[in-house]
Amino acid sequence: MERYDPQAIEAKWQRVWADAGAFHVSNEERRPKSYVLEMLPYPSGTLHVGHLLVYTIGDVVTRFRARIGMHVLHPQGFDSFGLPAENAAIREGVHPRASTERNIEHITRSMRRAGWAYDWSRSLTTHDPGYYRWQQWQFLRFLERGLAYRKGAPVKWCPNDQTVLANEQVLADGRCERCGAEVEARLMEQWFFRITDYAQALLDDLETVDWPESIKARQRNWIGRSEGAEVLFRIEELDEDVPVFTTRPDTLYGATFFVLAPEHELVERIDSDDVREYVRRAGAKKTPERAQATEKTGVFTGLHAVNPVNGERLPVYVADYVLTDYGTGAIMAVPAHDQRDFDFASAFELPVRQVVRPPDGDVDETVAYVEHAEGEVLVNSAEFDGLPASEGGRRIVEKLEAERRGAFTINYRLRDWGFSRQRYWGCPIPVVYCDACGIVPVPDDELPVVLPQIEDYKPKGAPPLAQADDWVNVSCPECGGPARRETETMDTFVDSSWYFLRYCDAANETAPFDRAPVDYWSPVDLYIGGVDHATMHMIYARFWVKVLNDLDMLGFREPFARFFSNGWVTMGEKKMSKRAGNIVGPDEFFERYGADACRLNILFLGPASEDMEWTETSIEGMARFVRRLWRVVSEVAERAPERPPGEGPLARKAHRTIAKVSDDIGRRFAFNTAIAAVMELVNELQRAPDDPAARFAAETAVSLIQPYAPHIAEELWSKLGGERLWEQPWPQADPAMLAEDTIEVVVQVNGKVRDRLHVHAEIAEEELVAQARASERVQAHLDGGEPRKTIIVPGKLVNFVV
RNA sequence: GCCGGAGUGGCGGAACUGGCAGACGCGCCGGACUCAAAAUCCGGUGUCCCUCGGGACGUGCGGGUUCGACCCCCGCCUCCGGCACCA
Repeated sequence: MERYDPQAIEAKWQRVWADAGAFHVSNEERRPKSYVLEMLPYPSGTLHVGHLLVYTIGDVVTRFRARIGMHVLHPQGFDSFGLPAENAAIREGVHPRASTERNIEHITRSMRRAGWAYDWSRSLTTHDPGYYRWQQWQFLRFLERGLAYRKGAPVKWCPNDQTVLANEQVLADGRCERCGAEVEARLMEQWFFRITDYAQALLDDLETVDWPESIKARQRNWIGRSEGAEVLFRIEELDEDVPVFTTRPDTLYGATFFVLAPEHELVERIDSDDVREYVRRAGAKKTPERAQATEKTGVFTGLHAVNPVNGERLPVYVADYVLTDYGTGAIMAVPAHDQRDFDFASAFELPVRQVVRPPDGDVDETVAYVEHAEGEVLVNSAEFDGLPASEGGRRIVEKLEAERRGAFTINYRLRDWGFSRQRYWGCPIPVVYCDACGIVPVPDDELPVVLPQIEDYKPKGAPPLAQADDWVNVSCPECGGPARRETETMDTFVDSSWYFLRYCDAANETAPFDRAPVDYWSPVDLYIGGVDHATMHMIYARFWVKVLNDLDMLGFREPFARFFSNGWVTMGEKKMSKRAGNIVGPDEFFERYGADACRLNILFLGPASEDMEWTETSIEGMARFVRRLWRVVSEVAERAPERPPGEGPLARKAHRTIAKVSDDIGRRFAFNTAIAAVMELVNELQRAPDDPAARFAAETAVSLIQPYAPHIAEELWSKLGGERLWEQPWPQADPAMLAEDTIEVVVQVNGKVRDRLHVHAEIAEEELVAQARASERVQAHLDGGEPRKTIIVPGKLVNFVV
């Protein structure tokens, strides 16, 4: 028998597939399609074990779906612009283009080495002008519609990466998603996409996609819808109506003071040294510091706000527990029913008035904070007394609405997407600034605005592109006068918001894509990637598609019909992620064990949606299985004569395995148990090499393992006399062969297993019960008595109740 | 605080729709082959008791429903993750 040589076999079949164009798909066919896509990698280093997981999942599904007759689009590309690639380049002292392109080359080699079935003819890199040209084109369409705009706003600044970040790129602990540095707040003029216009659609359409509940929940959290009312309070001394947002209009009669955020626009009109001093100190505090403050701080302004429901004059404070970027930056404070307001009232000795009481509770005359309770009713609220809180709140807002002092409203936590970056390595924003005309879009026929090659690209706070004088200075497309190009670049999440559309029509030179191929292939039927993009990429891409749909460029509202979120892969102590440096990659494992063993191992470690640890012993165990498969099947190929499989136990096992593996891959995405099922089949084959069904069992095992281990499968398939396994129809289980002719039936007494009977599958119930009762072990537990009741589950068990 | 998810052998995990708990693999123990080792193959491996027939217990904890519960219901505990001075 030939020795199993994974290196030679894998190279051989990769060549065969490439020569045959095995994974190339055309846009012309109109078979039932499937678009299988994994999140594209940042080429900031080499592949790690996490990539091995994501891309192998996609590959197994791709190869499986192709063999059940679907037309499968499975492309791959590189998210090559942006901080990860740029920071890696800076670390190595190489120009980002050079390092990025070198990494792409390396990763591409690794991907081919892994045997992943991609249609490379559709590949793209986001730093290619042929790609970002069309991104600039789309940006201009957004700009025309007012969906891209520039404004001064408080933004998140990463002092280490020297750039603005989107809210989504700031982690819960106030640190930079990329580098972990503590993020600062800055007031800057920036480019934004008006994603908040789509907040409700982004929420509603989550109902239409098949995603894990946890991912949907994260997006709902992030969008943060709350229903309530906006109410106008008049600040007498400034003669201004100030809106506040509240989710508890039922507590309006309980407002005893009023608070402005230190950054509120009216605060600078307050002529008070105390206020100015407080605002200065509050501004110096970092956001997490403000959030974790245990004591409430603030300062009285001397102003008064009039409560529109009862005309009461409430003292106005400035306090930093009120945030400028949520709601309106001003609140009515109801200390009896809001813990934070209560804390502030306690510190400043302000009155507390209960206006809602629990159904069975009293009004607390000692006035303290009152817990929210089910069924509570209004008190101390004039004509609304006695109403249930929810109805009372509604009636109060209706009254305010009639007086034009308030309205029902919905508030979202989601902020507009700040997408400009003060960095070099990104897509240039195609506008110029003209003294006479202001912001002027670059005309479509002058696209792409190519990112110039500059030597000093390191981040320094100001955009590096500003130094490229030749590039920056242009004439205004409108008036011809002197103008300057925009020197900020786009966030890399813009690049990844539409790449999956470009794959459908990757060679298009006259548009981002044509509608027909995009509508044929899309939406993505199965999208695979990590949870870490749940509130960044996955929200932006949904927004982008909705806008393009509104622009009539495509015919669907959601980019990813189904999402599979893969787990984290760790190796030893280290987390395999873009943040961990110097890790051992799959390349080395491919060399030692072959790609097939690696692909099998990563999916056998556990459910692909769960975190897992890659260990040396696990891959060695899998290498053992692969060698055994080779040996057992090779022996069958050499010795076992071709003959009909018959109906013996091995043939039946093979059919059951077909059913199991098809269901595990096709429906359950239970990749680990499908492998276990093939292992069982191989074990049985090994024990019965002379069974008439040996050849059939060997063929079946090879055919079923092909999506996971395509190289050894092709090689063994050809040893068994077949060819082009990747094109062979997926095996079909014969329903008649799924049932055993003799089955094991469990006999229980009072639900406890007392015996097992081997009986013919078609045994009559009476006969089965008789046999069960006759069992000595059962007799012993029946104590000679008659069963009170007998439960029969056909084909499974008999239970006597005594 | 709100939201989402998970708790099963020494380990990773399986049990899909309420019907044999622990598939498959790792590790470990014993054996075969070998001068020896590796590789490979065979057998064993939840815990406790045992007269070796078997018996009792066992899926985070406490209850419940059911002939029967890892699975459904109620109440807890622990862990992981998201959001959060969000009005």
